[in-house]
Amino acid sequence: MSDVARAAGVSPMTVSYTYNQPDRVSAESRAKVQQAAAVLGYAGPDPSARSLRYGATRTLGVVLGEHLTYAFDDPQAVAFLAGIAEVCAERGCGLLIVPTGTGDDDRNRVVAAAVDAYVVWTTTDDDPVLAAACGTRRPVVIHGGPDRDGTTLVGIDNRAAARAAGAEVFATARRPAVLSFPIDRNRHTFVRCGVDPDTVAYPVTRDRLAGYRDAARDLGIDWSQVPVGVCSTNDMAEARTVMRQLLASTPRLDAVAAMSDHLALAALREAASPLRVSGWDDSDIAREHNLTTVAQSLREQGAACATAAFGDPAPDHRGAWRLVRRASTGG
Amino acid sequence: MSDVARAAGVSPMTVSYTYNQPDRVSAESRAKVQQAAAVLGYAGPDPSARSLRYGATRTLGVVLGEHLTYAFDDPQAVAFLAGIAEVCAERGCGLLIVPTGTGDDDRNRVVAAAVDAYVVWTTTDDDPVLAAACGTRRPVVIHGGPDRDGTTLVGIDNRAAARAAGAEVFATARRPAVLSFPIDRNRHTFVRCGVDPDTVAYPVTRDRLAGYRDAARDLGIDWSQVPVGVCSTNDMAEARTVMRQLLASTPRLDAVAAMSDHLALAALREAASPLRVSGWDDSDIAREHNLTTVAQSLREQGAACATAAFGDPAPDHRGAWRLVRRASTGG
DNA sequence: TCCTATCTGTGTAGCGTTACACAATGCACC
DNA sequence: GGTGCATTGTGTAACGCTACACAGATAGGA
Repeated sequence: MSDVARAAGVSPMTVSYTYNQPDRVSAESRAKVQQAAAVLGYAGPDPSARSLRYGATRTLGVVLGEHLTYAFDDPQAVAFLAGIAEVCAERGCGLLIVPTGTGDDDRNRVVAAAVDAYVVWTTTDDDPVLAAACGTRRPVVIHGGPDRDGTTLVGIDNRAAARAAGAEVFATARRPAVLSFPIDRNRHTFVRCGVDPDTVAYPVTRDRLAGYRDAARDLGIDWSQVPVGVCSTNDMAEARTVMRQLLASTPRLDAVAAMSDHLALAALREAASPLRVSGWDDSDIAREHNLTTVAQSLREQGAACATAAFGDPAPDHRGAWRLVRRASTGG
Repeated sequence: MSDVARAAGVSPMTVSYTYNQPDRVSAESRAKVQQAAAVLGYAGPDPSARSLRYGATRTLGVVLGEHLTYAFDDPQAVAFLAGIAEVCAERGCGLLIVPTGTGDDDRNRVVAAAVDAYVVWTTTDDDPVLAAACGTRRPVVIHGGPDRDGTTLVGIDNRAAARAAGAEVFATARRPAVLSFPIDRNRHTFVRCGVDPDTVAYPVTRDRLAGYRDAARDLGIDWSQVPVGVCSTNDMAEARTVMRQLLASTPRLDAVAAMSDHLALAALREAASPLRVSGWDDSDIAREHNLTTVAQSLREQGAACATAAFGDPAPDHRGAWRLVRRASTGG
């Protein structure tokens, strides 16, 4: 910058003002500075220096969970990210995706990223990355929990929504089952009866499972007899395998509460006999295949997270879900 | 940091070394520093200051085109982004999405973003954002062109691929048509015959259109009689509308070369009589509906772009496509 | 005993920028 | 001609960090 100032025959401050408060300098000086900058190939103030001086980076950090791969393969995570991106675009702020899931370095990366605040996508209570984000003394907004001091929570009331969906799908069922997202950080795939929600590491999954259990109990169904098929990702191919295991262990399965529309469709496709099915998210898939589902907008929730991270009041999304009844639960 | 140094009774340099080269300081000093940092709530070196000093940000910038919304709604753009993210994760670098599409400010944002290099997602030749990115003197890698001095290109040979797809889908056709992505920056939706590829602003779309024209000519079809339906986004709902317009203007339409599987499926759904259809990308949709399609991996291309942006040699993707023949073209 | 090598801690200087206070100028007004 | 005000340019100081060169201490070898 000082080179430009010298070449233009003005002081560095004049150059700085030329870029930041053009009205502060005369048209003459401005022209001189612009010409000198063009000649020297100076593209404008250095971003790092500027944010050092300014004390803020005008950038929002996003942590997408243990493995970036899972996040980008999950349309819901993408929708969430889109919502964040929208808010960032409105405000002219950058959106920095912090790469995690590659090892012990994750924490350092979270600490060393040049961001003003963090939005954390659904993760486990004990995720070290989460601890690192909170430890940086930057504002942290967590989607779907867990609850921590100094962080803001955004998300729907998954337990209530799951209870409503469960009531619908289990209503006439004699052999109900659940198709679930992972319950531990290793993303084990398995089928087991009566999984205790309290042992689930992911808050969102925990709440949904608790909600399904509530619904089962409301209907007098013995939860300890309800098989839960756990999938490692929100992926149809794997879900069908898990569904086959469910069918093998529970021959006359007649209802499946699934934690996503993808999983629900996988269940339908594997089912031989008629099956009541509910999904989650009200995606295109649900509409196309007439799935009963819990409608929510991850995009709006992403936007709310971003807004909250910027320190502005965000709408409360706890009640922002709706049970959409369709043919997959009889109507 | 100097506060921590004072509290720990050491020099600032010792604190710095504690974080950056822990082996450089004695275990004793390290412990003192860590304790002082914990007490004072110091989370580690400030990222902005560090990158100012270091001269690099260890962050890759991504420009996704005019409107972020379009990008996140397009699964192919998301796959591309996922590929970039993967490479960033491997290298421990951040991935900064620069928000554009909000007005004149776009250029400033691109210039003012704290990144070491840029990857630009398919855009028009004359996109001012592209010019801004190139003007920052940072390495720029462009997906799908256009060609500019000092930038690297990554992408398949769209023209050759379109020619192959066109040869397949137009083979027995008497009334062929094309379903295209936008051809101008305003993303106008319309139907017109014999669109001249040279007038198309998006290089990828231009090449594909030219390839379809090549194929038509090879088969002795008069290009000026071939209607092209232009959709503003990669969205099925709108594509069906455009397809209806095509059918209205060309009653006995019997072949559609579409620039994506979504568009191809939209064409199939609207068609009353048998229709030869080809798509693009070999997505789940194509597999499910047995669509002939041009297979390519946007994810790999994203990874290649990121690798190239970091200054490393990236594989040549020009030939990384394959025509997948399925039932939608009779075989 | 002296010389060298290793280990650990410290000071300096500068990365590129901008907030702030101040100086110089011109102009209008009484 | 002096006063007040707006306009425009400049210097200083700091934002927080680390590469580098150096200093003191300790140990080992000749």
